[in-house]
Amino acid sequence: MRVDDRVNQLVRRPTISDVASAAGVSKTAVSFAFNQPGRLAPNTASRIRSVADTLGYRPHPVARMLTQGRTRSIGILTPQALAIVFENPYFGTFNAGVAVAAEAAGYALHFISPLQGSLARAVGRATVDGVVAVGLSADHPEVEQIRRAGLPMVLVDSSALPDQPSIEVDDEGGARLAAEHLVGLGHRAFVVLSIAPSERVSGEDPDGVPARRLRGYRAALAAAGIALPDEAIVTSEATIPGGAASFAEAWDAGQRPTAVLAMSDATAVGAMRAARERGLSVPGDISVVGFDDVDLARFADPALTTIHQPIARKGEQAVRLLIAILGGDAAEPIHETLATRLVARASTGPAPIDRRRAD
Amino acid sequence: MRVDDRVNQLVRRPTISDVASAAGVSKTAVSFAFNQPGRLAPNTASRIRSVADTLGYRPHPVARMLTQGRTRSIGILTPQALAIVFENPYFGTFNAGVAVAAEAAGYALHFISPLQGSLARAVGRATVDGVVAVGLSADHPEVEQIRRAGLPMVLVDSSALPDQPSIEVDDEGGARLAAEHLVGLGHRAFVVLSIAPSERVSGEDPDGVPARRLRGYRAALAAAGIALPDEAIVTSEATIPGGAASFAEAWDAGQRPTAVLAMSDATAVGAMRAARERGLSVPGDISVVGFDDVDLARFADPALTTIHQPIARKGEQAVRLLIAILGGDAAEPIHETLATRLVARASTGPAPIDRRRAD
DNA sequence: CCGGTTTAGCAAACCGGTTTAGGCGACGCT
DNA sequence: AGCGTCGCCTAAACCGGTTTGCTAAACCGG
Repeated sequence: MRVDDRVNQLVRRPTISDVASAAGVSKTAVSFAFNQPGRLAPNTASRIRSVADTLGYRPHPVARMLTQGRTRSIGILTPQALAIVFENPYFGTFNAGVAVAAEAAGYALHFISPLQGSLARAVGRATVDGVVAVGLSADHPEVEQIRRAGLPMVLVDSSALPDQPSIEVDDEGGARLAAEHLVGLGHRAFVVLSIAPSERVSGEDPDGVPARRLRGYRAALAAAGIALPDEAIVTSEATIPGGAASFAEAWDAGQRPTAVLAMSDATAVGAMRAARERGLSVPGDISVVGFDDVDLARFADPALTTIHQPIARKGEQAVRLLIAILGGDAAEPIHETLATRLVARASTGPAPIDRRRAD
Repeated sequence: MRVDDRVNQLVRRPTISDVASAAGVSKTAVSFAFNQPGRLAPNTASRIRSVADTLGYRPHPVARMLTQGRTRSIGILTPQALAIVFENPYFGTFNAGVAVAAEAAGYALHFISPLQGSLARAVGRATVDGVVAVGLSADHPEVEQIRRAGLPMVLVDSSALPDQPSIEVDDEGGARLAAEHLVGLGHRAFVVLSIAPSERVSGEDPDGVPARRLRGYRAALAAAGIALPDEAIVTSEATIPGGAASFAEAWDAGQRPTAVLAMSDATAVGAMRAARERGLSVPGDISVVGFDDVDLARFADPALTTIHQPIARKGEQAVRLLIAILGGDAAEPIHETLATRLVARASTGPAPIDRRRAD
């Protein structure tokens, strides 16, 4: 008997009923003491509080969620494994923006990623009031699942759906700026380093981020009368080694660009490294433009010319929009597109004169 | 009437009772259909399932948590704001390790950080089965709060408590290696760049990570008969600008070290930058050793000699230990200390001969 | 001393599931 | 025919809170 008591005392956390009976009041009174102290006589309230305190009582958050019908936390949904997300500086900055907005509004953060291979299962388990989905293409069935579950969702870096709120960045315009910058420096021979997540097969999503950036490159080049043959487009995952491999592949296949358009800063840095290994100087022989403007771009050597996008602000805005929707504001689906801009640093310069002949 | 119905249909998600009555069975049957289909006749089970499907029914995760008494998610607790955590590459790698172990065990991830300034409140709200606390010193009252709440917890990078499971790294040993490396290269004049989180005042925690590293430095220097005066220890936050400022402070105060012992890679890189700005060459005039071995160290120019610690593995181990505890294994509090090692790269070299005289 | 208004606190319903303890009819066996 | 067993399903209790009436006592003015 006594042993059981002790075990229970150690193992079971006190419930509201325990506090109620210990204080000689009803559960209601205890609840009031915490949530609407005004409805109790002042000394009753404080007595209940002190009893609760000595018992070590904390209202059970799950029970609370159930009755209140909300969790006060929001989910970040990514199709990649979380390990990849956390290691990636781009997501680091994005998540920082998310965190700022969430903390300001008093929401906790919950990460939803494929659980045992199934995003669907993970979504089903998630106790969140709403979701910010990152990098989800329209063909992901989860989008439909979440909508049917009635979970408010804001899409980011995804193929936009007309009736789904989203925060985007002007990828196409940014890409155009990058290409125009190089064209303006006299470059005529290009290689494009495209990116694709390693896990997904459908790199063909016509509305995905890579497709939009490619359209921008193409538009600027076409305007200058420059052709971009298929073999000048090489795809890898968005990492430094990936970029190095892509550049190597193009170069070793005999292509002789004077400029590289990279869809991410990481691939750009990888390309610079591979170029240097082949005895080329950046920007003397080859100019490189990245995309995103993560920290890496500033610290690279030479500092990387790149397209800046407001990564953290994108996260912030997405959360703000989501919270507005949760609050019942924002009746219409809202789409917002943030601007991009060129940041010229040291990795781009004039096209070498007679580069081809000197070869 | 009809309007109300429609509104409900849109707004209210179907509950288990809705499914039950639609399928003409009891709630129990519906529950069984999802959780223990074997207890139902095969065609009953599939009929219920299809009814549930057309209704768009998903078991409510919060209700489930309440009855099952567990959330299947674990919390990462940090005293810093999440924005800082996510931007920091160290945490990025750590979290990646955490994510690997959590995903493997089918646990979701929940981040707990001061909510409206109060870590206590955030902990109270958190629906998690257990917590991995990072960089919490013993004087944080939250440690006690969590223990009283009966929430299993594993401490990481914290001042170890004897009865609390923890995963540590051999900070002192690593620091000793760093100092011995420099001593072995002939250095006799040192500056130590210590680190302290900007928010916390109590940089005095005698068991905190900085204190442990300082002990290691001191031990190695003392063994070589080298004094480390107080003014040779400068503190900043663990960022590149912080390190640059620290080095500048020491140098401009007239100190003329030939070697810098930095407690983080970021401060080390900052110091290298500040040194170069003063016309010093690294490692020609000044050698620099960092700590942690984050990606930055490899990519810095010159590549940074540093103390490697298994950051991601620390996260993985912490989660594994936590999950073992949740599973009822691991009766005794467990402490684990992972090894550190020196990674010699290009930022360290022999002490300059007659450096002082040439000045 | 009475009727009306506060005030303080309670019982019970509810949130949306899971789980225990049976109930009921069909079947097999003797 | 009687009885035990099994297969299939259900009623009701439960998880730990919040919230909605409602009641009984205290208070108040006339």
